[in-house]
Amino acid sequence: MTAVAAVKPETWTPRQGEVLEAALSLLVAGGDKLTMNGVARIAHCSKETLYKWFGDRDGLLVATVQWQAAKVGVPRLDRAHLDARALGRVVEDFGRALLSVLASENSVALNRVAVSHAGTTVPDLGTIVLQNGRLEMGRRLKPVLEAGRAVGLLRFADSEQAFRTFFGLVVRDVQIRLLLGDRWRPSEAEIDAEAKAAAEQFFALFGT
Amino acid sequence: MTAVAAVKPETWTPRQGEVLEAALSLLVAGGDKLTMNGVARIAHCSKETLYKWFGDRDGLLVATVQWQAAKVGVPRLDRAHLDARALGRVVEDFGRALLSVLASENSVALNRVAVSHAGTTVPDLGTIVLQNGRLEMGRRLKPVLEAGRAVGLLRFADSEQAFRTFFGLVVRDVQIRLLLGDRWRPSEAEIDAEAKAAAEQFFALFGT
DNA sequence: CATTTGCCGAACCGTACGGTACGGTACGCG
DNA sequence: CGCGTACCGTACCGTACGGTTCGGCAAATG
Repeated sequence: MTAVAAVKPETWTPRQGEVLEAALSLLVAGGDKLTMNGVARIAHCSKETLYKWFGDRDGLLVATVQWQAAKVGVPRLDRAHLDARALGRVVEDFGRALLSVLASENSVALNRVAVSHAGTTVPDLGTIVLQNGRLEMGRRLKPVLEAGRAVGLLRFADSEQAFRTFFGLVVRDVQIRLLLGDRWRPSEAEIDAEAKAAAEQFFALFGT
Repeated sequence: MTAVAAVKPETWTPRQGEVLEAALSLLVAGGDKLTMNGVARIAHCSKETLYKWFGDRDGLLVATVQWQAAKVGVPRLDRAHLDARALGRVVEDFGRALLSVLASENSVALNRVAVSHAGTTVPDLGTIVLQNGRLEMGRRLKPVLEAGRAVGLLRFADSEQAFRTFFGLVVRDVQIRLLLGDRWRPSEAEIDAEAKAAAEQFFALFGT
């Protein structure tokens, strides 16, 4: 197993948070808009301060990505009494939260810059996003699936494979289309419907 | 419906093909490696020629993307006698081909640059890749699914939704992980197994 | 008050890269 | 042969941006 890049807590002051928020807004406005001059301008700080705080442009990028990653709340997974109804709710809620995050502007912008970065040298951001995104999701849901299996509500051989299938059922083509700039965003209602359908299909495949 | 960006046939001479191949190799080597100087150097041509043929850097990028897109062969879909066995084979083969393409180095590099491009102004490459990738796949498979429904082998309300679910079952997290630079590539055997599993699950959900 | 610290704003530097210009060569054609 | 065309190789230009430096200011510190 590759050494899990420990996600630095890296706590920032409120003022630094403002700067990171400014960087994030530039990232959302357009990946190529995030220049040191640009951030300094809209954050009303000097470039010297940026370099003092974040080292270099990559450092600022990494900090921005972690700043946003720290904001996404992963759904609370209550492992108390697991009956079929409770498990269904948890899985469905999880899918809904996942879809909501992936379809958000911030997430799309973040994943865009991470994908771009992964295509170059310095394979940094891709790993970070992968750890805080897809892999973290797996770490959260898999215990629930295994608990469901333990009480006989689910049947599968490998929880990793089961989770990957659930991921596919939920995300389908949404993320790649958004990353490629398809002008289309799922509405709240659509996200809800898709999460419901995905949960239903998941139980059709793995339920007992 | 958005005007379907007509994919220009845009036929190139063999020499121009060599240049595009060189550009493609640079793209695979690293998205930021594709510079006009770089292409001119390894393609043994002058920058003046590049600008004459392709206009500017974006033109070269677009031509390279279309050049690669034109090379991916979509699986032949034989709509003759549709019994359950034949339909199963077609769907499974389609999934296998889709996974193979998405996991290939060229496709990953191409989607990376398209995603990067989609994050900027000039939303060009993203649209092209979307049209030749995800959307073209749907256009190919949906008639088959509908034929399967017509003869009573499949049951679904909307072929677009059915295809999107199939897409999710096949691709799962493979594409996003590769785009984010996860060091992991599915082997031939894994692709085969995943395609088989996806087809099986698809029929479990939509078969009669 | 003097000094240090932290930050702002702006000027500045070096470089990489997109784009252009120019000299040189090979080849087809009247 | 003379001319045009197409191309190569290279030098060159302009600019944008990452990164550094510096003067100034305000607040904390002693």
